[in-house]
Amino acid sequence: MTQVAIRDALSGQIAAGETVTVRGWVRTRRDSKAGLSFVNVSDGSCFDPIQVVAPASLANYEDEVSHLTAGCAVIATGTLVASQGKGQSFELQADTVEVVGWVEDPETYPIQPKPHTMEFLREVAHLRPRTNIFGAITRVRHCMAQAIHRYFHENGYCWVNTPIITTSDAEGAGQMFRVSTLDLANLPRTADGAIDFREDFFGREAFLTVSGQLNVEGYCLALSKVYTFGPTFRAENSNTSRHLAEFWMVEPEIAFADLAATADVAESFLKYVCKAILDERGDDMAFFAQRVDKQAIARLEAIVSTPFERIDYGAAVEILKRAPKTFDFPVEWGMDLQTEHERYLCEQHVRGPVVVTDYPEQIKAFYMRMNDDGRTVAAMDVLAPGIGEIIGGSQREERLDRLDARMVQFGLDPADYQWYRDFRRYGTVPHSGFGLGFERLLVHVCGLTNIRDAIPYPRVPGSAEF
RNA sequence: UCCCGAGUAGCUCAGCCGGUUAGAGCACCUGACUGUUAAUCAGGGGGUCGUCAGUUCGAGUCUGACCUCGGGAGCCA
Repeated sequence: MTQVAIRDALSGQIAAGETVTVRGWVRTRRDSKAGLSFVNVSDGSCFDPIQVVAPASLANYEDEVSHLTAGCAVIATGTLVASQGKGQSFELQADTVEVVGWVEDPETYPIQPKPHTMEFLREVAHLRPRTNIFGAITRVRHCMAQAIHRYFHENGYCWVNTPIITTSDAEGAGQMFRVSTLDLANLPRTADGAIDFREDFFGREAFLTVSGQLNVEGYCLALSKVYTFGPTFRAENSNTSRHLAEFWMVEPEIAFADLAATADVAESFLKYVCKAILDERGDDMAFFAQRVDKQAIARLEAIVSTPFERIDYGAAVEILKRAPKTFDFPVEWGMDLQTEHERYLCEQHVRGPVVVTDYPEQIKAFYMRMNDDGRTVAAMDVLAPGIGEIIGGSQREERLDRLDARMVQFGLDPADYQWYRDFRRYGTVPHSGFGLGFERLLVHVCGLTNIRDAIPYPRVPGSAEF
């Protein structure tokens, strides 16, 4: 008797006739008067459950097997055989079915063998991994994460774990969560009545990170090719289907690389990850294409096979101005591109992925490198059909005087960024990188509509349950 | 945060112009059915109509406030 993953039992890796044990949770049970029950059991190792054929001759058939309902935990041992029925290649002819855990009240068990709305499943986020769709999302999410690490590892990048807690309070990427051990009911005060953060845990104000980029630049300027992949926190009060207060971000940073080189990395990176999902999670993607979004697979294939076009912001504005389409927001040089503009560019004009580069300096962050024209910075966005912006990146300003000027222009005090400025004082080199919202990519890979379904336990304003 | 919309059985929903005992499908329970595929068929149990207040002879239905959820906007990844 061998304990096996259902994935292996169904894939043909195990010879028919072998005696095997599977362990998992009941999805459905169908009884036949022929004297047997069909119990579909899932262990999450693949999309499909295995059909356990339980004969009425089992000792516990009357008392237990015939009362199994969705969610019951079972261990089934028997012979793996080619299925007599349609719908599956192999099935398990059970010799024993041990019930490990019953469902207390089948009628009120939230995960029923029927379609549920995503809204309802969010209310039972601790149980939703037991559904087909969240099993699939979870496996694709894992596949994506592994592919990301593999891509960088194979290309000579070092994974750098930048801090979750930061004391840079003005990275310009949004509102931050405070980290403090002060007694809120009894705050220490300075002479002028302000809160005395010298009494706080770190001896100064501290927050949760909104980006690892500034920190990772230091490692980039020593290890040449690095990336971060970890949780990120934004305290913005945004209540949308595209925002989380806690999400995961991927941020590669490359030394001696200009913007064009980073755009090439972004393209090969996305192609690699999307191809890995197609190769490794065909079962789950087939489900998304069938039940969630018909375009799910075609969209991934398009990213893998279509070369990304590159245009600069100025050209994009000209294209949009001449577009035979009226936009809600009129296009003018100097303004940020709206979602409708981005979608037109990649879906109507290019009809494929496009990298837009060199944006007006006033709409981009302080650390982006000023171009020679003095009015644009070396920034890029990767836009994909049906997805919109999936990557934002830039070449970093490596010249100290220019960087200081940008900080002042953005109302930041260079004195607060001494360690960041050091990178430009000691052996500065051109370098660049980009950021990818992990859940946003996952939403679009799976064809989901709400980012709260792309992370196991979503944290959003007013809600951090489970 | 702003603008819309929605809260009725475990889930998804119907419930007309305010009027008798609030319905359906699925799920669950019982039974039937010779290998089923979200099986099928018959029967059964299951409700503080989001909360609070108000209008009315009478409120699931009308009004107000609040709560929760969803869609859109802003901000962004």
